[in-house]
Amino acid sequence: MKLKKKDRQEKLNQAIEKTPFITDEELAEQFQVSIQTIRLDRMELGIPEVRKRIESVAQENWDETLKALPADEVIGEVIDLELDQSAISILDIQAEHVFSRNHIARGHHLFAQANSLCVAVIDDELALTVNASIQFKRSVRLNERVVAKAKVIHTDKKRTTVEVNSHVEKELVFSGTFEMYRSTDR
Amino acid sequence: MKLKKKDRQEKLNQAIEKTPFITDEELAEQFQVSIQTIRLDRMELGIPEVRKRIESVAQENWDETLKALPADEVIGEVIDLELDQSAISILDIQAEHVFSRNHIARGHHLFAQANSLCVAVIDDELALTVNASIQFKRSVRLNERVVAKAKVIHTDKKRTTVEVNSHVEKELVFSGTFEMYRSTDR
DNA sequence: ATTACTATTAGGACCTAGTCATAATACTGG
DNA sequence: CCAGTATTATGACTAGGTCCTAATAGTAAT
Repeated sequence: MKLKKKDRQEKLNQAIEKTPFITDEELAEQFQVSIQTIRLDRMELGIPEVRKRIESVAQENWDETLKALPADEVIGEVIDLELDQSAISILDIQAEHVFSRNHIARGHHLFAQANSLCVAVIDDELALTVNASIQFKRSVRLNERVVAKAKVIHTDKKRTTVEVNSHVEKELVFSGTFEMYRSTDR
Repeated sequence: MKLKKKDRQEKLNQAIEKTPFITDEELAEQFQVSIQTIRLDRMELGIPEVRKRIESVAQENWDETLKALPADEVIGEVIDLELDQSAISILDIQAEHVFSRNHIARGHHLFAQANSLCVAVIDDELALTVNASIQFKRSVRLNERVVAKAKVIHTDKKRTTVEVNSHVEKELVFSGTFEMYRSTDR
């Protein structure tokens, strides 16, 4: 038996969510109704036409690309930066950062946030990490917001030492000391 | 003076590369030629129409979304694994791993390779990194192949210590000691 | 200047995947 | 059976094209 309107609209929503590239014609075929019915459904559900849908998927990607290209950037979002002194970044833990088994953030993301913040805080074309000593104080879970604070604690001709402490709310979750190499002398 | 055909086509290519969402009409306006000229140019350069361009940007994004999901895996490719003893993985350094300025691999990728190998080598549902002490011995460059070898050096009830040394050819590039926490006792 | 060739522009028919509006038909519950 | 909802049909119009033909403009060589 054919689906009732409500059921069909629900499935329609899911189908488009799963495959935004599908045309009304294909949907009509799939649900065994006329194209016009599909269009009425889309109207009622406020779903735009296939080209608009494709465009927004593309647009998302494009924003990502622009974000990723200066991959020279920091992992997370820098919210404060004083060159050669201190810096703060935030990283929202999302699905791609966690183990699916237990929803705990994978350590290297916290490391990446801290390490890239060290690179950013140094006023130099080329700053590389030489040594690091780090502690994971407690595990970070999905949807938590990690605030990393980097502080330059020592600098000599070629090397800079940076301390990073990352918190979720008031709780320390990660701490590390990074010894960075600078290409140019101070 | 107006651009010659060749110059125009070159600029056209760049413009579309930069903004794939632009229509022929807008391009015609931008280059002060007719729409037909733009279309001839696209034909000659083999550039598809705006909708196709948008679709391929969207398609890329869609593939990426699917790719990002199996994040539970090890960073790099495991080529040898003896549970609770040792493991080896290789990571080919590609464009997305390096700073675009100097083509040197970003530290957190080497860390991620080593750290995830530590997680993999431990025969446990849930292994988390507690502490790590690491050294970047020399910088790794684009297209180099990093071989990471992990070796369990100590185990007690709750903790396992793993040593990782990563080489490019015969040269040590990274080394670290990871203290891992296991959820289940041995 | 005339010819030869390339480059540009114009026009019309057709395409896809729609929107929007109107109207006819089908189904379903009271 | 009738009312109200759901579905389908139809036609006019849109954007952003393709494909083909044809006219016009610009340039370089004889």
